Amino acid sequence: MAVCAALEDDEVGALERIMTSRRLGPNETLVEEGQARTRVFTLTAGMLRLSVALPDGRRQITGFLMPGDYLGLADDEVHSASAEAVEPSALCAFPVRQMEALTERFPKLRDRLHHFTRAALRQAREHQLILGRLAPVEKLASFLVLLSARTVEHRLAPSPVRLPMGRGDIADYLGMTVETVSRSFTKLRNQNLIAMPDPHAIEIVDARALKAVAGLPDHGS
Amino acid sequence: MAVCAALEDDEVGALERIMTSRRLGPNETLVEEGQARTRVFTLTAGMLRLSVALPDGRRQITGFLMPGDYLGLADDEVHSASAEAVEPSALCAFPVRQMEALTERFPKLRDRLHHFTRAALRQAREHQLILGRLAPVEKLASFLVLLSARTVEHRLAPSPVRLPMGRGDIADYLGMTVETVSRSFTKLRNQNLIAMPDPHAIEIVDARALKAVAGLPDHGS
DNA sequence: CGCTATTTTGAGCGCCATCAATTTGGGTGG
DNA sequence: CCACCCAAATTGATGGCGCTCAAAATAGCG
Repeated sequence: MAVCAALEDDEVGALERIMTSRRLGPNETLVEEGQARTRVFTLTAGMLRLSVALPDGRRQITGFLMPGDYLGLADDEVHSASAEAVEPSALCAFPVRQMEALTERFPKLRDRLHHFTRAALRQAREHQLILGRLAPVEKLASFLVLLSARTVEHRLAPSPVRLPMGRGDIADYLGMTVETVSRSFTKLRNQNLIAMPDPHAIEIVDARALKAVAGLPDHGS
Repeated sequence: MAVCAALEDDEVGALERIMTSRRLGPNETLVEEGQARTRVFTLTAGMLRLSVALPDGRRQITGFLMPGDYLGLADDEVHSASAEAVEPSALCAFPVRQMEALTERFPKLRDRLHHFTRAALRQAREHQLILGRLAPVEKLASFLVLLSARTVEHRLAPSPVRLPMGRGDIADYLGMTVETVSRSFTKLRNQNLIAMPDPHAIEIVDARALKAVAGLPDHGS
């Protein structure tokens, strides 16, 4: 039972029965903003980006999903964000109808969903702080610190931190331009806070100093 | 039963029994970031601001609460944001312990809470877009449009839109400075999109044009 | 009616977005 | 395996916009 993570005890069987799996290639779209929400998903491998867009094409990435994360926590009838694969990904799909039925039978399942929704809301609020009040280098430092923290939470190889997403994605996540993202990377590297074997791998050289630059209050540990 | 809004049918009685009420003066603090979460609240009158702060004093306001809104949707054990009164306010308080007990007995109550949490998450994501990708005038226009929409949702007098919060609060909500907020107000006024009888009352003169400036995709109506 | 806090307006500068060029990397076919 | 090609990332130069500092005007309040 490694294929679909984040499930537990008795409801596993019931879930397995209604579950289908899905694979996505790089940059493939899973759901589009505004589409009817017919299924919910759990990511089992890879990484997704959630984004909302303006009519003129500007885009804000609201979050990245890592294995074990749920998709569609925020939504009722329609998807409020688009979801695309950053890299080759795999996920489990559950029809919302049947999911709701299971949710009735297994209160624990519902509790867990609610719990994840609250966690997502807290994460979104922290992101608001980053977007609204941090300077570019601070934003990037926060991003690396938080991503690194999530990497260990998800029991993935901690160092170097993998950055599957491109600079454009990071820019749209942090509310800046690609050029500024790149320049901020260079600054952190020149201060020897990080090392960059290649653009998609970051070694955190001085974690304490990086957190200091990030300026975020550390939530635990 | 007008004192505590947003409640329904059979659980009203049970809720009333565990409920206590509380009043706040302007700028009075209700909960502080990091405090243990012992009670949940519903706002019945006035307005609250939710905020998170950086060690160096910078502040991001994550949202404003209007009558009928819940406080503490995002939190488990501790409050992840501070809550202060913008203007004189009144609210109902429920001990979390007893609230959880009621939540067991009345699934509908739990559903409604979960529903509000999802709505808050969607709102936070829209706020992320505003913070990350809009220019100052666009931010302010969005703010006015959304506030106006919420004012009618909450069945309050629609025009002029009341702005109980000061310019500093708006700045910390939109991720800009007081000066830029003020200049943006002036720009909107000079283009005759709004009128400002006084700093805390805005008349939307040209709603369509204001929405165009806001640049947000309209979610319905 | 005078005081203080808030808001608005003003001047100047620094930083980030923009535009542009260069370098690097990844992927494909020879 | 290497050469080539295109996309992605970095670096460079410039200008505009929003932040900072400062002053004036307005509002709110006793």
